Amino acid sequence: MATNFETSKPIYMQIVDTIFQRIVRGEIGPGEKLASVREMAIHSGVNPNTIQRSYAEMERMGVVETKRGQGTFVIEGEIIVERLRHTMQTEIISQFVKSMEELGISRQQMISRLESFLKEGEQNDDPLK
Amino acid sequence: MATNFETSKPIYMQIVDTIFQRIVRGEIGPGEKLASVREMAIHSGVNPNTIQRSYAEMERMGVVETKRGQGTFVIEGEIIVERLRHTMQTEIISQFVKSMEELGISRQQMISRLESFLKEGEQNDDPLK
Amino acid sequence: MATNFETSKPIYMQIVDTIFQRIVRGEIGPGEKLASVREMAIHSGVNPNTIQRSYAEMERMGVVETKRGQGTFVIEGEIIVERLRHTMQTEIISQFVKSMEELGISRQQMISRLESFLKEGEQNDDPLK
Amino acid sequence: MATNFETSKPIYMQIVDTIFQRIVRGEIGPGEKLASVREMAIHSGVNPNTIQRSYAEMERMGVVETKRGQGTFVIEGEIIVERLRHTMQTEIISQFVKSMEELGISRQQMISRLESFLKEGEQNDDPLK
DNA sequence: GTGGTCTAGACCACA
DNA sequence: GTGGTCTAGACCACG
Repeated sequence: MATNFETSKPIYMQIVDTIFQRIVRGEIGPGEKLASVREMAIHSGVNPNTIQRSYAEMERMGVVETKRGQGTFVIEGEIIVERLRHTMQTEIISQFVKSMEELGISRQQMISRLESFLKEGEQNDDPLK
Repeated sequence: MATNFETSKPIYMQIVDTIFQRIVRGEIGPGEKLASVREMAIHSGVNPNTIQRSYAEMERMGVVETKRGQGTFVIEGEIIVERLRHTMQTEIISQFVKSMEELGISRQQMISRLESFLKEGEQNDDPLK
Repeated sequence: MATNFETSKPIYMQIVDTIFQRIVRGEIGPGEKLASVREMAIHSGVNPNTIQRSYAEMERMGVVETKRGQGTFVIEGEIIVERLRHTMQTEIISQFVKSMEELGISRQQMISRLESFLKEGEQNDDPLK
Repeated sequence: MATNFETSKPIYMQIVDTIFQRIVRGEIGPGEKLASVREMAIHSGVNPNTIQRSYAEMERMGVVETKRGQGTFVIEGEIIVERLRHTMQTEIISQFVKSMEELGISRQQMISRLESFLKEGEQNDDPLK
């Protein structure tokens, strides 16, 4: 179990992010129940109020719904997963492109730099530690 | 003159970023003088304390130096520009790769998704503005 | 038969309502600053966290914006007032109509009953007290 | 300073309201028997204690009476229905007027706004879609 | 001084 | 048990 929170983003949003990632990766399917606020709080080593805030945020975004007295569930329908995936992907990519452009890097260069980075990564992938 | 700050990152760090970008893009060369704190404050529509903090941060990072009574200058030597460019580029790329991996996207897919995104963007690319 | 109980309104939403009323009535104009979280908390006899929640909610609704370190301000532009007025008015009226219908009162009757009520009120309006 | 928040309406009072509505609409006549506490509890999906409290409240208000071993009955006489209708109607109307006044809307405007609202509602009766 | 986040603990209505 | 709200008190980054 890792607790390891970045210091920049609020914890409750980091939790939202990780849950969204799990939905996009298919670890939590549409219609499935999330861990209860209290369970998640213990598991994450975080105050229940913080988890509550994450859940409320996800509900506000229309990704999750709460059934009173029963728990919090991912919205039914595969569409929600596609929507999430697309939204998060686009967010990441456009942020990347914007940042690179601000450094004066052309669009062709972005791709080659990315390819170089990925190739370097392959070499010292696992062998070391 | 118009200043459109994101709400997420601290303003003083956003200012550091934009100045670093200008250095990397060659708009400010090694040895050149930055605008004074007061000028920059007025120009950015931001509190002088905030600019002061940005300058202090850049000095702490070894990118600029303050000469008493003269102002704040980018460190001499082209090496500083290369160092900055490499540092910021690597930071951006590794952040991008990490985020995409968290979505369960393979490294091959990253490149193709990026290419698609750039192609779509070409339509409203440069002709504008 | 539907049971459908309205959840009694949380304090933080009641506070949102009263602030919206003040905006609609013109007591707080576009661009003006709201009382600080702490001031409002003391003034309302409520915990600062609750006020914070009200402010966050209003920002989420796009009625208010926060400038860091400066305070919370009503969005610029008279449009926001018109939008608020229309939204709240419609809410009140439709609630009224719904309640009257639940009593089996026809739409024509609603108007005449309202007129009677207002006429009665005129007689003992101000002279008293 | 005092800030009078509306006491959020308890469920048992909301149940009282719905029963009163049914009496006013003539669905339950004077002298008729109400559902038993247990029936009503199951039917409403509410704790029997809560229903018990609603019945006690209605008895206190002189609208129903309890006959030991027989059940709970609406008081005899058409007058009770008239009394209820008037009380609830006045409550709804004065609440409406109060809310509209809080928005700074004049009494003349209230009527015209209500009429507009009712007219709009007529259109999307059936034809529209 | 400003808003934003977090913890700890409590109570509530609902199932 | 479930989520939702609220209080009390604390710390933070920002201007």
